[in-house]
Amino acid sequence: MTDAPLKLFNSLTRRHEVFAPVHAGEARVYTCGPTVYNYPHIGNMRAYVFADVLGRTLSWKGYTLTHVINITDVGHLTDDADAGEDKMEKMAAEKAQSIWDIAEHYKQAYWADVKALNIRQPAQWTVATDYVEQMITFAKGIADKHCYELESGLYFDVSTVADYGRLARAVTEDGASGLGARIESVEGKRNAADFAIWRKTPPGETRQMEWDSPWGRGAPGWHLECSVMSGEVLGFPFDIHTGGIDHREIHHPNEIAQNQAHCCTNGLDDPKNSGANIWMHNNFLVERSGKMSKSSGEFLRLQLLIDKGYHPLAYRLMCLQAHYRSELEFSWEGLGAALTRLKRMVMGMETLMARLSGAGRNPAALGPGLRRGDDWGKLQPMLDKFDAAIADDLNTAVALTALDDVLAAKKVDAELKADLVAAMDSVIGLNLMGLTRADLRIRPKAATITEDEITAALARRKEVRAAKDFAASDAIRDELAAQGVEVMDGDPLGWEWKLS
RNA sequence: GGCCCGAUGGCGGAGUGGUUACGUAGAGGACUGCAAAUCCUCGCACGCCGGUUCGAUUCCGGCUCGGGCCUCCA
Repeated sequence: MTDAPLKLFNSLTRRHEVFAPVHAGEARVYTCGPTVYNYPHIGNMRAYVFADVLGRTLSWKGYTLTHVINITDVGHLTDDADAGEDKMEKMAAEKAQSIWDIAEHYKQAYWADVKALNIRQPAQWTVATDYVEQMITFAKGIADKHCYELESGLYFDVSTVADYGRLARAVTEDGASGLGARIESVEGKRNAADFAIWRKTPPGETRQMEWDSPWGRGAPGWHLECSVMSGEVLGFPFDIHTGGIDHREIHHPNEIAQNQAHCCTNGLDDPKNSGANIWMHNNFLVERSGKMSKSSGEFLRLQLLIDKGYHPLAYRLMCLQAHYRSELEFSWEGLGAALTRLKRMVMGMETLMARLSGAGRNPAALGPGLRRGDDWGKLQPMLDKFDAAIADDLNTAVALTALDDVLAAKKVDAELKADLVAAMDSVIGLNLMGLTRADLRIRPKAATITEDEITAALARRKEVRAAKDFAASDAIRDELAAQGVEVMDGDPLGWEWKLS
């Protein structure tokens, strides 16, 4: 029934693997989080929707989940050659604020998006600046065998670990790693792909964020942060490491190299140990113009979608209609399609809940616990379909059709239906038990008319309609339409914002 | 230059060696004073050329086109 084995695509092996936890009954997951130097765009958020569905699926499958998402507040370099200006420092300078204020502001903005998208809170948010001591300890542990010091900092020698870059599949014809081939080489680097473990503050400069270390005053390298935080909180090896597909090429190979060095140095594990058994990567949200980019200045924020009148969960649904490993094309038309679908789903659920209340049942008492009854025979195939889909590398697109099947099922006990929808939604996360269609009616920022004015206009229209003065009635309706309000007489909701 | 993906109806997007999900848009019907909303019904697609096969959208090869990565990036 809900016993389809959970298969996940492992980027490391490029195959589907049946999930086998390191610790029986548990699932430990680490997700590469944002660098909080700017607002997240909706493409960024796709990664967390994906990680959220993964976590919800592990819970659905009965595993006790420990999910960690990191917040990188140290910042990274802004340009090539490992020697540029720090992103966070740069933004602080532009906004004339303390770098710590910047980090806090954008962290809160990110968390607001997380909440709006109904992404569950992880067991822990790890903040990079809280782990600098541990990073230094980690670096000390691998420094002798795997690192070397240059003017600009401590570097990791990628030739000291086995199979460097295997995650990226970037080996060139002559057998060498193709990674880093285009990096403008830092003087003294042994391999093109060598990367900074510790970045020294250039002589004569002072950064707002810097710490003392055996390699001078400076800041930890980005890759180091994730190795340390994941290992520190979840322990090596843990089950699943997730991130955007871009990380598959550089960040995660480097993390793996550090993890191997760390585990080997401490004699804890095999040199092949990657830190995590399964590495999963979500593909990008793209626009016709290509990948969403922050550097181009203007980018799509979740708040922009809301300002235009789209409920944020419509974006979540849009993401879930596609597979996480496929590129997803963003368009306003597509978002509108998702919003319409969400409205219909919510309405179906609202109708169902109303029926339960009418029968003297308490909808609030309904949980994910499934019941059995005479109608179960009709619903069970839908549950089977749902479970098989979600267990098949998180095929949310097909799982959603099973959810739709349940909502559309005829002549089936309402309570049973509601329970099943709730159970499925515990994975899908559209908050179908709580949302109403009125919640989805978000006032576009550009709207000039107020809700009170709409109410007044509708009341006037009701009067003239009662008097069968349809000319006056239609005039009011046209006026409202001109202001983006669509009147719906035969619908309990009454009216809706018409999104262009 | 190197590495790697993708090409499915108007749009988005699953999946499959043989009847091509689903959503949305569109068409028809019910309902409505007329609409809208809702409900019912219905069209509409597997880039090109070869190969394997009884049979390919699905497997293999080539081609064309598009995209990503090799620099921070979800």
